[in-house]
Amino acid sequence: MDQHILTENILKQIDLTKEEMDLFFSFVKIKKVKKKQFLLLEGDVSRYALFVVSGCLRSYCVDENGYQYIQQFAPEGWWIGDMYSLVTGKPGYLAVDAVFDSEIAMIAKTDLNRLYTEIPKLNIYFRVLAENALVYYQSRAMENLRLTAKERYERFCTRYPSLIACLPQKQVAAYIGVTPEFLSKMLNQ
Amino acid sequence: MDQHILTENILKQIDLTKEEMDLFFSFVKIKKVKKKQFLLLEGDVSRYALFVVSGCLRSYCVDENGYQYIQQFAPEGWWIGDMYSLVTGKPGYLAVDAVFDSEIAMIAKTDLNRLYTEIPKLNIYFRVLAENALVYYQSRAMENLRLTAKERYERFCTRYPSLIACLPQKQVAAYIGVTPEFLSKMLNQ
DNA sequence: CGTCTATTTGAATGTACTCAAAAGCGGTGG
DNA sequence: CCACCGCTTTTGAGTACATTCAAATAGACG
Repeated sequence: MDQHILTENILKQIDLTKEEMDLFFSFVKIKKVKKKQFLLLEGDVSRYALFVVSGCLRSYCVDENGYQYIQQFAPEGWWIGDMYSLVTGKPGYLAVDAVFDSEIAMIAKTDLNRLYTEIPKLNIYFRVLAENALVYYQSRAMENLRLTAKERYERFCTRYPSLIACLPQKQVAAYIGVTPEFLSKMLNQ
Repeated sequence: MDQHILTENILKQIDLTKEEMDLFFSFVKIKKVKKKQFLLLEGDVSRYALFVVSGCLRSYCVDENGYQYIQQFAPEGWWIGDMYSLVTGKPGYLAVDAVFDSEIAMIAKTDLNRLYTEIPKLNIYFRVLAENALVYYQSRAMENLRLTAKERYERFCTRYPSLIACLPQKQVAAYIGVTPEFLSKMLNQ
């Protein structure tokens, strides 16, 4: 149960005392999942925020033709979840599963709400996380309009150099929003 | 200088005492801008968060061919700015200008940072704002990949019924990411 | 009234998708 | 260890959605 990667991540933004950190971790559950195992199903209410200790998760939605659109890959050190469902308490549109065997730290939304009052500094931590994520998705929303498939592929490669090496092409296609057939053609000129 | 719309907006998320509210507003500057007047230029460092008291602002970027891509319309009651530049302190890629004559409440990033320590509850307010915005841009990033131009147009109409009535078509095109010519053809079947 | 910008329309083009089929590859069980 | 099954990748032909470029028309504003 090595939690230091999450500890580190928190301490990068805020200072917590030993007691506060212990309190926080008393609500954190560790879970190991195998490749392809689900942590959230489409249509379910999301009750947990998920932090990847090792391995990699992904969140994605599926359209009426069965095509997957991957919203996020979460390698080691990233948070992931269905923010819409987590914020609103309504059933979400995303599924979350494991890309590889992974170890996850999870914290329940209800516990987190309690922790916000006991450790107000956590508001800073999650505010900064949300702001950084916001910057990323704002630019991705624009890029998905103005860049060609090839340019989106190149950005993916520079942004996730370690992922590009070990992901099946199909999943890269689902992230940049093209069909697997088209990505294949593109890569062979 | 009617600030009650911002007061209301804040009180929807957190309780502030009269003193805290006064302190907050002591750092708020009010500014009136004419249609087309700029509040931020592409390449500048963004030093202010902007709240629209009346009227409407927009943020957008421009590609190498001169095409505009509008990231956000901010009618009355919305915050707007270049989050990337605001967070990182680096020169941004967005311009912000007024769609109509508008009245803006602005707060400097440096003042806001000071306020975070004096009124920690503000972290909750801006955390919640960032989370809600994140939910929106995450879904927009996905929609920009999986929806056709027509579907994106329809979403725009349902999301901004009041804007669709008074915006030039060209700006709607720049928001949904199509050429003005194509939007025109689409609307005339 | 004249100028500048927005909208419309048309023809030609390009980017990416659909459908279909074949080839490659990895894991699993016999 | 090999054969088979299922999934991923490749390839091709035809198609659809959206762009580019050009030119004409309409509207807004001083």
